Amino acid sequence: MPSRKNVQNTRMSKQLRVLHGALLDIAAMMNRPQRDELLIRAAGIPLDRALFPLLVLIERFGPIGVVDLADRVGRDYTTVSRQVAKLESLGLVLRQDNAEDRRVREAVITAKGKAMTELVDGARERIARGVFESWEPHELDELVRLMRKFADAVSHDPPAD
Amino acid sequence: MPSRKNVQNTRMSKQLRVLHGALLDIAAMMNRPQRDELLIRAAGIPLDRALFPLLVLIERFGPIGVVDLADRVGRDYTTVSRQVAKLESLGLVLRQDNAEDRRVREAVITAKGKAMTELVDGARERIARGVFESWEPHELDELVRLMRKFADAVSHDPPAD
DNA sequence: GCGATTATGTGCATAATGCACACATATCGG
DNA sequence: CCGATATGTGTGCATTATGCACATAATCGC
Repeated sequence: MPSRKNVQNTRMSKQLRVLHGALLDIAAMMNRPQRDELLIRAAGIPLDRALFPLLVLIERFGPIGVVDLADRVGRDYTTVSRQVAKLESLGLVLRQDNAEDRRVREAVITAKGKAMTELVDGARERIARGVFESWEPHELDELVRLMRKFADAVSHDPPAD
Repeated sequence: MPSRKNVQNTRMSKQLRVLHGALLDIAAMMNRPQRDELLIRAAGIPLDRALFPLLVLIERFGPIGVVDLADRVGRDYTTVSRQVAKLESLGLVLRQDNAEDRRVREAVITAKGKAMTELVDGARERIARGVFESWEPHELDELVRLMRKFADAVSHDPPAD
């Protein structure tokens, strides 16, 4: 007779695997070039590769320093520093000093950069609306609440191992 | 007096933005090299860059062809074809023909490859457990259900524009 | 105050990438 | 059935992205 705790662990393992699969599916949706992103590319602005995800993050979380950005994308910070410099040269972000730590060079989105992220945000929002408009309103409320709760928890973990 | 529909649209826009932020935070957690992934790297197997995310996807969704994989990671399929060839040369995946379509070369994980993904799966599971063990059980049930529902919906969309 | 740590940036060699092209197979439509 | 078209995979090539080694400056903690 398996102990109660083992049964619960097995059940949670299954749930985590399902959740992981869902996260991968949603990530795939976000990795696909949206139609408007294709327009950006066709306009000759080389943002499709490493630069665009950074621009999205700067819009969402800026002003943000190089090390924080690098941590988010899982890249070496020197790489990210170079990419932010490129974004600046394209006029899509500005870099400013941080008042509290004179070493930090924070990236903040420009109006031009935001116009770009809004193209893709708009496309993604249309997809999401198409999904959620057929949901019960409390279902979306609950998904948003629980996802924010999960994200808050994993964003503040210092693994104490 | 704003129409009822506009109010609802504004409310959903806010919710989608919160959900997007949560997804980005969770993606950041998944992008961070986990300790066990660091061990893999230290073992001299060059999997940290483009190869490891592919290995994870092959374990989860394999057998899977090059075009499907490329679609998921948002990369050119020729790039992914080369990377899968590398994973095969490392003994982490096998490539096999597809019975239904003789053009397709499906990648499937090997025991060696799976041992690697399990290192990182284990580390991520520990993080997730640390979060969810303090949640009410029905909250995790609901999160898993709603995320799977969302992922199912976005995975089957043909944008009919 | 001072050594250790942290944030950013540069040089360099290597790895990843997408485009052009090719071949083989599958599908479509007359 | 068969030619035209579409799709899946792979190779060559030039360009771009990347991490490591190293450097400078700022901050932290004893």
